[in-house]
Amino acid sequence: MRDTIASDMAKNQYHHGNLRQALIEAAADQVVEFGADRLSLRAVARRAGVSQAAPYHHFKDKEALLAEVCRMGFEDLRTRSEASIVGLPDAPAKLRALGIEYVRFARERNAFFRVMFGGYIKDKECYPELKSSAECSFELLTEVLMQGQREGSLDVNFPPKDALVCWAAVHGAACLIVDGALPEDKMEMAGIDADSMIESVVDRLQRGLAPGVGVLTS
Amino acid sequence: MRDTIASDMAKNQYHHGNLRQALIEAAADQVVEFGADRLSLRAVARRAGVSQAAPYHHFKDKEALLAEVCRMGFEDLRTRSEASIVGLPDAPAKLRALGIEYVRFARERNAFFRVMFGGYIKDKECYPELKSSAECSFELLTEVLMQGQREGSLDVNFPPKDALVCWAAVHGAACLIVDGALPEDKMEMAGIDADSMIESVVDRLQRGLAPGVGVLTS
DNA sequence: ACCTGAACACCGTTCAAGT
DNA sequence: ACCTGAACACCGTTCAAGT
Repeated sequence: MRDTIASDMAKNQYHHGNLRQALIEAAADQVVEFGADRLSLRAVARRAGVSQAAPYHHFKDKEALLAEVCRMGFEDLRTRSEASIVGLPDAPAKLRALGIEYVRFARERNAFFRVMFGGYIKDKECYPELKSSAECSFELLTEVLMQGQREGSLDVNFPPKDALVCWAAVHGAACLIVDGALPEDKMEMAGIDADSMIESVVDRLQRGLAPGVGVLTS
Repeated sequence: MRDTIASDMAKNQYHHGNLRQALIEAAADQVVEFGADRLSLRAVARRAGVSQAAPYHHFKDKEALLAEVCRMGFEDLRTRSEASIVGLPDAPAKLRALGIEYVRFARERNAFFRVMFGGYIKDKECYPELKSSAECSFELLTEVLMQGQREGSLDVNFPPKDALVCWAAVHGAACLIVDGALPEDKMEMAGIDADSMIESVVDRLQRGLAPGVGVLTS
């Protein structure tokens, strides 16, 4: 009951109570539409129907607002990651699914991915909620590796370290694809597209983590 | 002789002949000092001792100037990459050296690495010289994989595709490290630092590319 | 050919003043 | 407590005008 009343109030008055959330959503819209590099706090305020100074009553500065958009991205990634592995039989299958899903996320939610990893947040320590959101996906990956260790389906020495290796491989593929850093003309000539690239990355990663191979000492 | 005269002229008159190069160097200094995200074209012009409008006689816009800084970075990367593999005996050793050097470059020349891969250049097709500089390092990597294929020291199916896999793994590690995306507190607890991380990435990569393992079909 | 000064349309951020 | 208007110190870019 009181929730309903509060909601009704919120609907009618942007300027009382829910402006903080309205600003975050306006910023997210702006980021999707124009990119984080063109995000303007004044434009966000305009979109929310308040003065240019209003956001400063809810966020320390532009970066603090962007940190919230960033957090939305990490929560979306965690949700997608969890959904991608339900029902899969073993750790190698889950590892593959997480890798494919990570790149899919980067490509589909391009703008968010850039906010999350584009260096817009200088010191994540300043935003504890962001930090814990960001760590969820990494913990999920670590758990999958631990499962592989138990099952004997993956050669895992030290789960946190091997999780970093997996993350790096897949993150690199995602970055190169979304930044347009790949030599597209050559790839086209060679018959390689982004999908076949990420398949190869995941294949090699599984191979590098497959049990039953001696340690190399090159 | 005429070269000497031209050089002397250039030294005495910023505003005739070499302003273009002076602006590129001023921009590079600015990027190293404050970061590409804070680069201001007006500040670059001030540093070069010319008016705010002067750069527009040499560069279409801010992005075109940044593209030249970017190119400097790719050329430095190529030089370092080539130097890192001279005298090494086989392809696996070269692959390792290239990987370690890539991350070293990203960390030492942090500011340049960000310009190169931070999405500052929207369409690299607009800057052909940049594009060919950027492809040199990738071609070097492809050649190493071809050598491994000939030697039988690496299991390479298709060099361009496997080169993308290697690049992705190492690039991901570099990005995560320089963006400060790693959960540093947890890493410290687990006794993992950036150096041991990149070692693991390269080890797993070599393992994924080692000959004599059956194909997984998970 | 190359450079400047002034102008336009923006920014992020602060702060006294309002309700 | 929350918001505003005005101000400050910046931007990128354009363009007529100068040499």
